[in-house]
Amino acid sequence: MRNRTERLLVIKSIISSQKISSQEELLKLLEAKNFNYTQATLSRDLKFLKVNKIADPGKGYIYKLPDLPVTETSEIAESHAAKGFVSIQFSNKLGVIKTLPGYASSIAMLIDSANPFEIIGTIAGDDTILVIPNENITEKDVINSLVLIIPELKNKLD
Amino acid sequence: MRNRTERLLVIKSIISSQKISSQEELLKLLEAKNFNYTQATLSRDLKFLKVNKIADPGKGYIYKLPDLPVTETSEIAESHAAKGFVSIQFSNKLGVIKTLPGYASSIAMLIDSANPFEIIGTIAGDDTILVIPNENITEKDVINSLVLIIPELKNKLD
DNA sequence: AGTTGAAATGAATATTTATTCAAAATGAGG
DNA sequence: CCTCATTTTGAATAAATATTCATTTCAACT
Repeated sequence: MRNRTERLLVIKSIISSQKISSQEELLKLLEAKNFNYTQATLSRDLKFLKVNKIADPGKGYIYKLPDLPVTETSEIAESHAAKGFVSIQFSNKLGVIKTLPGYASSIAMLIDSANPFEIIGTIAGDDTILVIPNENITEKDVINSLVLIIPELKNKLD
Repeated sequence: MRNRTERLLVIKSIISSQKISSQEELLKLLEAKNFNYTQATLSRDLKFLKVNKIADPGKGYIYKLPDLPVTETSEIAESHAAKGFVSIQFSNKLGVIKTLPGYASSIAMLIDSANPFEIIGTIAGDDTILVIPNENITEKDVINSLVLIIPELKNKLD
């Protein structure tokens, strides 16, 4: 029985890594990890995360994380972002991303458009982005979320 | 009371043009257009179309057509496709797209990756794509479907 | 610590959606 | 125009999910 934020993160990770076809099923997996909640709560969590159920050949229906918005998520935008990304540091719960000159606003836009719940918003200058994480979100969570948005960052970040 | 294929097309068009939040609601709209079916059938249709329900600020939940796969749907790929597209003609239920030299296979891949139910598959040469429509799909349906995949085609096609 | 307002949660329930099972409809050969 | 096989459908029901309403938890102030 831990807290909501942690639970949301675990739900995201479970859904992205395996095929889940009902809330009951997910509930049991959460129990296995010592999250004891009810279906009602799970229903609200999935709504919050904008998770959706979709037909799947084989499993009938499975849950799926929301797709990143198509417009700004092209491979081009991503590799542009990956190229311009220099580093990220944290201080006082805030993240500071350094980019190559001129890259900050496009990278920030990419992050904003993905709208991960881990990040409330960003503010970009020319080569610096301030990342404002949600409450109770750790540095690790922020980084995981960024890697989801810009997969190519994986190399630069571990 | 008309046929399944027609019904599927209407469902797609309704869902893409307005916010629907339950099958009952959609059922009524279909009735208004003289499609008299039951919720059971609708449930199967939505599964077939891979339509999914997702949280929506305001309406609670709404139905949503599946997103086009992200990888090949970048603006770049689309405008590349739009640029290379020359024309489409139909003969014996088959569509033949003419493209600029070399464009056929990338355009065909874009269509295949969107996987619209209106089109069973494509075969591409260098500057020609054979488009094999599903049964009972009209030329108009194929074209609508192509425009959904490559919005910029709208100009070239009407 | 005590108070207050907001957020999170569970139990029960309402609502919605999927499936089962039998019946029609459709289509391909004879 | 008859089979026979397949597909589509509806009615009823099962299963899954969302919401209501009351309660608890939590954080921010006294």
